[in-house]
Amino acid sequence: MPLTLHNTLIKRKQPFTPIAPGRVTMYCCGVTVYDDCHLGHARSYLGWDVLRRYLRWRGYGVHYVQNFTDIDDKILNRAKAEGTTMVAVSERYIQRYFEDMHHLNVMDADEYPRVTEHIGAIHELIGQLAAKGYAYAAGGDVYYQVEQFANYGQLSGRSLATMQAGASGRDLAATAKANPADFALWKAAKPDEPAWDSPWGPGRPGWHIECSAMIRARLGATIDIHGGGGDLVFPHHENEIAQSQAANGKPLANYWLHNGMVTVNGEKMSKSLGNFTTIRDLLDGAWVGYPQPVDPMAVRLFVLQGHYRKPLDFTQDAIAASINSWQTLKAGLLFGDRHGVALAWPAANIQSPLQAPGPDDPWVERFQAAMDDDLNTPGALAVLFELAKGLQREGNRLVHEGKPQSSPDRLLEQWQTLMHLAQVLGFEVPDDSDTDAVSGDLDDAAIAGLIQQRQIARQQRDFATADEIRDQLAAVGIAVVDQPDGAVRWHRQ
RNA sequence: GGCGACAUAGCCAAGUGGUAAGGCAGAGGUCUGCAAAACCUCCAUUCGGCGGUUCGAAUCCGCCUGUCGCCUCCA
Repeated sequence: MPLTLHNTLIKRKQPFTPIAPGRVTMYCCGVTVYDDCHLGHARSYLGWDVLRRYLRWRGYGVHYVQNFTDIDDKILNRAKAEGTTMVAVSERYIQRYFEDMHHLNVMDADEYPRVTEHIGAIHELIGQLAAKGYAYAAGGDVYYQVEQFANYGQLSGRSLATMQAGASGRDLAATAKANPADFALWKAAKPDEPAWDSPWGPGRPGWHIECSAMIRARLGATIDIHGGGGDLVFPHHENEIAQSQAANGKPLANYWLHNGMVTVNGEKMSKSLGNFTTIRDLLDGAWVGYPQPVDPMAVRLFVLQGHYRKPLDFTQDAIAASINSWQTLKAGLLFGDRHGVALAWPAANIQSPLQAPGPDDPWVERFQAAMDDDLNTPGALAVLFELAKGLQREGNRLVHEGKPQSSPDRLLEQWQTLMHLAQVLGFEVPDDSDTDAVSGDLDDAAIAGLIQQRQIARQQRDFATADEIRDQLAAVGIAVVDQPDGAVRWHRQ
């Protein structure tokens, strides 16, 4: 069964076939770096991260490019407000973007082109558009003439006629545009703002031209996949298509993918509505809805438990549920580290679990069927949870009863499968997360001594003393398990 | 107003013609001196509403209701 992806261009799912067999070129619109990323950004980049990981797992070589928009009114405003420079602001938020994404285990793109590095490519593109009659200069600005582009509106499913009918509220007189739907390719310089020389006078690029120029410069005229938030379909992606296809005479992208919005109380999370929660606030415990640090993997789970094209409502309950769910998945992922030795697994398997299961493994088949269907991560996660739950249960049996039900070999197989598939979705447990036990100064002998004392107390029916010892052990992270046959087991929590 | 999505249990969520995955939460039970932990079991005769097609529909068609997104910066 082939991988199918929903293509906004045709508004339905379509089998994925790259231009060059085995290789995928992919571009996703990055952030404008004037502030910290919020959950809406996290959702988008987590989604593209999974797409990319999945393509790689499916055997494709993926070349992934994601831009930084480092010149923009908002960056300039921020710089002005802080009394600093545009470069200082954009550099800061680029750094913070990486910090946030690394916490969420989003893989780095292969390239991160910036607008300010592509002014020459932008000039070249605008020049070509002007030469072909798609662009005109007016008062130091250069505009794209949408009427010249026959397919304008194809991606977003709208026509110029209906757009003009709807654009009644705006002040059209104040612009030099020939048609209200025309958009700026180049904006004339304003006083005190960074500007670059150009054949049309000093100024800076318009909003959409950057992506067209950078895609062509880094990936070529036509790419396989172009991704972005659903709110970018119009006008941003529509305009990218108009620019690139007019200049190159070739399709810009064969597959257009768009993720759904993150909502808060049913409303889109956005800067302008002020209802956003930044990634770092959530991770740092600074979100009022859940005033404790949230494990980044729980955030990843929160995002991937919903399908990428549907709206994702951000609520306290949903985050809390994801935090709990992550505990289950985590227990499954840690199974080998916790119990591999007790099960006498070969040390090499415990240390390098990522050996690929066979393609006919039923777990893998189910996982792949879900993911092949337009990246159905909720369906794929069901497979991971069944594996994780089973392992968690067997781990508990081992701790509480001394042995599991399944054979060590079978458990090893399941653990390897879980580790393998989890990594395709980007779920990982940091190495040090299971070693922070707080068992204080007590060594095993001391613990055994205390448990012996408690047993004596219990036999004498001195339950006050027995409970006191149990509490004492619990305080340093030792759980005592009384067993039906009278024996006592203990373990570090 | 135009264009486009979505509506499944307390919450999140899959399922696109064959009789409701998975997770969280919850309930009961076993065990125990009591706990805790663990284990076992249960938890949508029903998929926003009303019609239609079909042997059969959450799944297809029509209408209605509700919610959201885009049309302005936006992941």
